[in-house]
Formats: sequence, structure tokens, C-alpha cells
Amino acid sequence: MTEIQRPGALYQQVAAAIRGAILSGEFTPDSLLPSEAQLMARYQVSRPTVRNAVAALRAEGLIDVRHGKGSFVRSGSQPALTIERRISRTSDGQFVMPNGDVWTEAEQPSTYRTRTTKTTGHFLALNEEEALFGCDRLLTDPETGTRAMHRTLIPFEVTEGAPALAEEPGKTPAEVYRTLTQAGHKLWWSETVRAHMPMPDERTTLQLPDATPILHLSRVTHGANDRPLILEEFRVGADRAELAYRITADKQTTRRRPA
Amino acid sequence: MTEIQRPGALYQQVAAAIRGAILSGEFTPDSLLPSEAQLMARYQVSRPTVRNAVAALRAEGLIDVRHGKGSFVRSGSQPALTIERRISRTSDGQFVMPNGDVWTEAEQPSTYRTRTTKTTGHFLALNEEEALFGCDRLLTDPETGTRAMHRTLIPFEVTEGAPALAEEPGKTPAEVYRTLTQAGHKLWWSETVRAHMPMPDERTTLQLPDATPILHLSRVTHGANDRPLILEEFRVGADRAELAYRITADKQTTRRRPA
DNA sequence: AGTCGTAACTCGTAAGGACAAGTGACGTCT
DNA sequence: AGACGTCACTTGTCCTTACGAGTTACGACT
Repeated sequence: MTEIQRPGALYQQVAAAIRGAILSGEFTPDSLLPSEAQLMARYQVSRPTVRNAVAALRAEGLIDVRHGKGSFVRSGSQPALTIERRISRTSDGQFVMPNGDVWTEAEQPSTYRTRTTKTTGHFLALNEEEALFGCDRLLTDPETGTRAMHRTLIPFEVTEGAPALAEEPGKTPAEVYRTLTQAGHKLWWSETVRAHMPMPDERTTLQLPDATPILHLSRVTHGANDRPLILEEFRVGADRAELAYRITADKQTTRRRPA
Repeated sequence: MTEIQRPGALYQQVAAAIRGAILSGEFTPDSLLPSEAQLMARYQVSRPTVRNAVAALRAEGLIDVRHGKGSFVRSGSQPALTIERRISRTSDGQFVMPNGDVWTEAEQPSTYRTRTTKTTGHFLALNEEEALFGCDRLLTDPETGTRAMHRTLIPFEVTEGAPALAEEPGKTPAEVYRTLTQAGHKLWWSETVRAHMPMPDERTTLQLPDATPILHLSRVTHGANDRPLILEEFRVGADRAELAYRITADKQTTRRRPA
């Protein structure tokens, strides 16, 4: 048994002791931790203190607590899904559509109209409050059950150049890309990866466990004159998926966003 | 003032009310929220209930709480740093070294020896418990103060093919790449992006705020015969940096990791 | 004028008690 | 045998009370 140490708050000492016991292997993955009552006796602290310590470990993603059952050591498992983002062209010079072959739509896509925010405007090189077509999808990987949220945003002014886009804002990305290439655009993409904690609605629709961040991929499709045409947002639980890029030669610069 | 609603636990109702007030703009970014005492009076609940609600919003990354001062609405700011990962070669056919021009080393790098874990072994196509050289760096972006952790892992058996590597495990990635190309390797890279919550030591060294996940980039350098040579791990706070990839043509497949 | 202490605010920690609600096993009743 | 109710266990919620500790402003003292 790991003894509690001097420094810091009591609940931090308890948390550190439990954390140490987990990392040292005393508590193995998927095993049941001592109950709150047992931890109270073990460390001679009150229940709020124990709960505070447990909450800290929960926020770190180290344990899972289930009502009526107990606390379990989370297995440090790797994401089951590796989403590969290849760079090279296919042999016939065509590109393969993203999300085409794997994900299935769990619901009917919902289409709507919005306006650019600061963030979406930045990606689309537009000011705020510009009109957009939007389409939200809930995707599921049938094999692993992984869920993902997909959003397509197309500026009104882009649909003017490609009227076919305006007819069906709820098309799949594959169909949209085909429309654009048929309109003479030579496409390229830029993908920006961020991570953040989920909002309550994201946590429920993606069925995220505690302390699970979201991997947030923003993909901008560029056409003629490098004009940004479409913004796609793709969100998955970071416990279920990872993104893999393949790079044949590399140049990295770092750009600072103007304040 | 947003009234609290019926469903769910009391503290959840309070949290939802405050969250609504923030999202609706009643409380603007960087502004001071009502103190715990005021929230107690406002919603007619006890202090633990208020603290529970505040803790929930804190875990969502919606607010920042500072001892002695109060709770502040977090500004939904974008990461200040965009780390661009370009795909195309430079004009002279050379690649530019990553991390060379921007990051400065905050401390002396520490070199050591370890063994592969399940994860690192997977990336390096090695079994577990294979011997590795390791080198850890703490990097800083001098302009924004953003900190990052960098780790280089080189298998022993790779250094046998390139003795220069064994002499100085603490070399910068640029020097290591140069050594490898001089040894006749034609390099390419694969980068895997994951996100997870920080461990306590990561939170302190990266100086992360509450509810801030880590963007975790694993970069594998491949040489002749596509052999994995080097594994680099790069970790930044997701509040400070994002990763940007530029893709000229795209093919995406999704691979499942064997259980 | 400048320094310093104090008071009044803030959140942080800790303890106590009480009851609700989910879970699983065990025994009883049908 | 099967269904069902009860009980003992778990965590979840909520309250009260008390004190520690960081922050700020104001006023008194030097």
C-alpha cells in the first residue's frame, strides 16, 4: 500500500497515492478500485476528501466510476480507429473521396443556413456574418461503433459559381467534390487539427466517457486561384480515433495568428 | 437571468443555467462571474451545490477560476500557434528540418536509455522491451511563450547501421536527419495525431490551464525499405497550438487496429 | 509620501450527516 | 424452474459548518 505524502492538500495526497498505486501496477487495468468507504478507512479521511481525490483521477482519465458498481482502472488502450490521410495521388490521377467507404450515416443529414463565425470565417477567408449553407451528419463506423460528427459549410457566394451546389446542400462530400471538379476546379485541401473538451451536447451525441477530449479536424477545400470553397468540420472522440498523415518530404514553418 | 430548469440533479440545473447565460452572451468573455455566495443566493442552493456546478463548467473549459479573485468566462480564443506541416518539397529538393527555426530549447536535453512500450513498439515495428536511446527536450516558442515537450527515440539496432547516431543521442532532429541522409537513407515520415488529458507532470511542465487536452504528435521517420528508424513524440497544450496539413491530392482509408 | 496592517472580499479544503439511486445476490413465493 | 422482492453493497446528491489562503483596498502609522 502506498502511503500518503506530505506536500499539498489532503485530497491531492490521496489522489497521488492512488495514482501511484495504479501506475506502479498495484491496481491493474479494468480492476476494481477500493470503494469510497474502504479508501476512507485506508487513508483515514472523510468521504468528501475521498470523492475529491477520485474526481481528480477521473478528470485525468485514469479511472472510470460507475454508479452502484465502483471505480475501475481505465485501460490505457490505443484508439481503435486510425484515420489515414494520404498525400499521394492514386494511380489514375483521381482522388478518393474522404469518408466514403467506411462511415455510415446514423441519421438523416440536417441542412440549414447560418452565418460565418470568427473561426469559420477565418478558414473560408470571409468576414463574419456571411451567409452559409450548412449540413450536419452523424457518422458511425459500423465495425467499432465509433461515432463522429461531420459538418459541411458552403458560402452562398460559392454556390453562385456552381449552381448545382445550391440545389442540394445535403449532398455527401464526395458528390460536392465531383460537382466542383466538373465545374473546372483543381482541388487541394488544407487540414487543421485541434483538440478541446466537449460541450454537453457533443458528449452525448458522441457518447464520450469522462475526461475525453475531441479531435477536431477542419478541412478546407480550395479551388481555382486557391480560393477557399468549402469548410468541413469533423469531430471524433480522442479515445476512439487518431489521425495519420503520410509525408514524403517535409517543410515546417510556424505561423502566429495576429492578436 | 436564466432560471434553473426541472430535469436532472440540482447542480446540473445550476450549471446549465450558468452555461446558458454564458452562451447567450449575458456573461461576456473575460468578465467576472457572480461569486459563489451570489450564486447561492441567486439559485437558492448551498455552497457545495454551487461549487459542483462551477466544477462542471470548469471541466468543460468554459470558465477559469482563480483563488481569491473569482470565476472568469474563458474567451473562446483560437490557438496562437499554427504549426504547419507542408507536404511539398522545397525548390532545391531539400527538406527543411522541423522545429529548427522557431522553437528554442528551454533546458538542456536529457538523454537516457529505455525500452519499447506497447505503443512505441507499434510505431517502430518492434516488439516490447527492445532497447532504445531516448532524448527529452523542453521547447519554448519565444514569441508566444508556448511550451512543448519533444522526445526522440532511436532503437539500438538502428544506431548500429549508423554509428554516428550512437555517439550523440542528444542531437537535434535536424542533425539526426542529416546523419541518416548521409548514410544513404531516403527519408519519409508518417505522423499520427492523438489527444488526451495531461498527467500531472505534463500539466505542470506545459503550464496547462484546467480542462486543457494535449495534442500529441507521433512522427516516425522511415528510411530504406520503409524501415522505421526514429520515433519523435511532440506534445503541446491544445489551447496554444494547432496542426495544419496541406494536401494536394487526397486518399483516405480507415484502418482498424487489431484487438 | 511611503509603508504596512487589517478588513473584507474571494475561492480552497475538510469534516459531519442524511437520503436517493443504481447494482447484484440471495431467498422466497408462485 | 422461474419470477419477484428484499437487502446489502456501491456511488450520487445535498445540506451545514468551519477554517485556510489568496487578493484587494483602505486607512493608519511612520
